[in-house]
Amino acid sequence: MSLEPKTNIWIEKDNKVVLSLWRVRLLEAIAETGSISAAASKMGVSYRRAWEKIQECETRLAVKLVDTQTGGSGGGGSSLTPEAVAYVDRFRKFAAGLDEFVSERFEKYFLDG
Amino acid sequence: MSLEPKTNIWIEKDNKVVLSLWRVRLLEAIAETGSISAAASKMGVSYRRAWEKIQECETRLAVKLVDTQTGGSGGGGSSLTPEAVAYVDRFRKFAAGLDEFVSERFEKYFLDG
DNA sequence: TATCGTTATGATATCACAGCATAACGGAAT
DNA sequence: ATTCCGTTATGCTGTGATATCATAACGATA
Repeated sequence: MSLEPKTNIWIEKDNKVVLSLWRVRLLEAIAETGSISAAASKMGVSYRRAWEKIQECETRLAVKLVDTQTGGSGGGGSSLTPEAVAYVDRFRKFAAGLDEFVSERFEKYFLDG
Repeated sequence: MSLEPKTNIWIEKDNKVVLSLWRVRLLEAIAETGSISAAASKMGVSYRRAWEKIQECETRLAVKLVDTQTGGSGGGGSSLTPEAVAYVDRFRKFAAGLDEFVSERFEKYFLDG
């Protein structure tokens, strides 16, 4: 069979996504790699898509999340604003334990009894 | 602000959805109304879409979920198989408490501190 | 001043999905 | 017997979202 439980969690404002697991992972990847470009390839999406999603989050939250710099030695780069770091941190705490919650219940109701 | 937490939960097999909150609600609507057509309009989607989703679930689970009858006094109708009833029941238990879990954590990390 | 990788967008192609249309079915009413 | 009606079942087509491609601007370094 190989059934497996899946779950997702996100936050909306005016019925539009402002933060999600995927978007938070993207922000974390930007923090790690120091560039939107590297973060995008790490996430397996085009730069275009990554950039658009960041714009969406910033517009909808009305908060600047990513500081960007064009040109320079490495061609430029990006980093998270303190506000973004705070959002990522809070979202991670918010989402912590969800997978365990779901897989526990899955075992209980789909594997055992 | 009016930020609000959202969540979803579903079950996959070979990376394809076999059951989800939406699909289970659709099955429940079929059980209540006695027809795919009425269930579809109750769910706010076209009959086409509802029918396709049911086919998907049946194919991927390799289980007949809906007994259908064409023609007759009321034009026909549909009802859930015992297997479908069992799946709906287990999924409901599986998903129970998720909303509370999420909204509780949301309050804790996004509203309070 | 030439180079190079990154940011920032426009333009175009592709694809899942929604909406529309239609055939088959069969109990009930005429 | 025949017409009627609402439902099942499925093909066809338009459309909006998304993915892919292309290109300009930028500026520290060599």
